[in-house]
Amino acid sequence: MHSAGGVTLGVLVNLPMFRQVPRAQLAELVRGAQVVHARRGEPVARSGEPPPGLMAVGYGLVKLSLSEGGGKVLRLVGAGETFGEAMLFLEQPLPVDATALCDTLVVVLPRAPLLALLERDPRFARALLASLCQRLHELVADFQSATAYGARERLAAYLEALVEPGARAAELPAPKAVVAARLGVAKETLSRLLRQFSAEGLISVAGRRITLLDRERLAAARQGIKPAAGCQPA
Amino acid sequence: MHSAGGVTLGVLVNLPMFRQVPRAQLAELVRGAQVVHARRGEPVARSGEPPPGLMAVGYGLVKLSLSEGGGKVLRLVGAGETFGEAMLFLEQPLPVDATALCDTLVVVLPRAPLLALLERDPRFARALLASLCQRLHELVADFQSATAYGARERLAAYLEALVEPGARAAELPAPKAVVAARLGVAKETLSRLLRQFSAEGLISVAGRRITLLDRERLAAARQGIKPAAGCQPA
DNA sequence: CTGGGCACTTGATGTAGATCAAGCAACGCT
DNA sequence: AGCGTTGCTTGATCTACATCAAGTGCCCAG
Repeated sequence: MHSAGGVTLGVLVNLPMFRQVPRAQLAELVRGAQVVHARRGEPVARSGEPPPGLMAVGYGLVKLSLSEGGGKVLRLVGAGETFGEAMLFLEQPLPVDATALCDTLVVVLPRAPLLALLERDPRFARALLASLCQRLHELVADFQSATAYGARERLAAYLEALVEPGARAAELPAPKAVVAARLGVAKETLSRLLRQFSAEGLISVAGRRITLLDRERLAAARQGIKPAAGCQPA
Repeated sequence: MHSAGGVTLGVLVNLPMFRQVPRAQLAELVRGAQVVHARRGEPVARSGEPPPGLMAVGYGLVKLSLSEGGGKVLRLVGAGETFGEAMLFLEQPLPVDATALCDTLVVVLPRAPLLALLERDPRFARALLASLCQRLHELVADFQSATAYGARERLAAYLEALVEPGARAAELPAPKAVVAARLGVAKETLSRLLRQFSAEGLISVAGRRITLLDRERLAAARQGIKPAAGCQPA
């Protein structure tokens, strides 16, 4: 019941990317797949190495961070998500480090069978394309926040997105230091900003649990007019 | 000889993306294509609008910049290059402004026929995938420079990449203010840095013409140890 | 219970680079 | 010629954030 293959298949069928792929083809992929287990803090893949393939997270949480660049976190990859798509087509070494933030299971799908599937199934191709575009778009958005807004605005936006609309509270997905790196600020700065938001009555903080007290004003803080680089008045 | 269709076809056949696509299919694309001409400073596509399709630059130069975010330039797209690939699969409005930096001709390929081609030709799918990956990788690299290094290092890297290995000099592709935005610094900062490099004998500047005087030391400047955010000594 | 590591906070200080403010040169216009 | 624009430079100032340096509370191992 719990053969390694069974686990792998279980992970794959939950990926939107493979939704439309016939079972038989999936079985083919499973054959070549590799299951990797990493404990908290252990590397899943290291920047500079040759890319192992497409990675799908079964459970746990993986941090994708720039090795240089002060460990800036590009993305946190949770269960049911994938990373490393870009590496299927680029010969270059990985540009990021992938580290497990807690006990994590990752399925590694090598290139060859995926490329073959790509030839055969245009729907898979479309799904992959869509996924890549999504990634690209997110990165551009990140770039936007990073350059257009200050730390305060970025945090406000992050918190607003973090707690589901309709909910009042949510947990940070990772230790504050990691969240700080995700936001592109020093952990001290994050600490101070959270405190500030608390003091202003926008949120309340208890450990990793954040409760929104005033969504209205938080949204306002997200907007905060911050004249950034080259802000030429049109 | 110079029908609009002929021009379009001429542009398309030069794109690596369509290299492997049979002539008949290309003709199909040409039918739906639209040719857009923009003078210097005119917008080719504006952020927030619905994406018009895949854009291919016939001649000229297009600036892709973040509308908010102080006009940070993400990419300069020259003749024979494309942009807007991501918009084929995302329903969202454009995240960037596209502006002509000089007299520019752009071919706009609407979504529908491209998606159809995608179904039919897996090689085109691969080419598109590869192009997207390339973009993604470039963005990550940009992110890296932006967070890991200071303005000085970024400029040094830019200049090194600008002049072909083997050549001694090159022209900036755009006015200095635009280059500054590309590097993510204020134009004043760029000016000062160029002056500084000149003073140090690394380069010489004459208008837009840059001559490398000492590649060795320029490479050193690119490395410049710059302890950035969260630079935890391993 | 005790000591040593996290994860986080808090304060003081430093700095890269943005912003503000002139000013200059070259290049079309009319 | 006269004049506005555009592109670039240079200097003075300001500030958001990083960095450095101590703490504090807490959990786990001995």
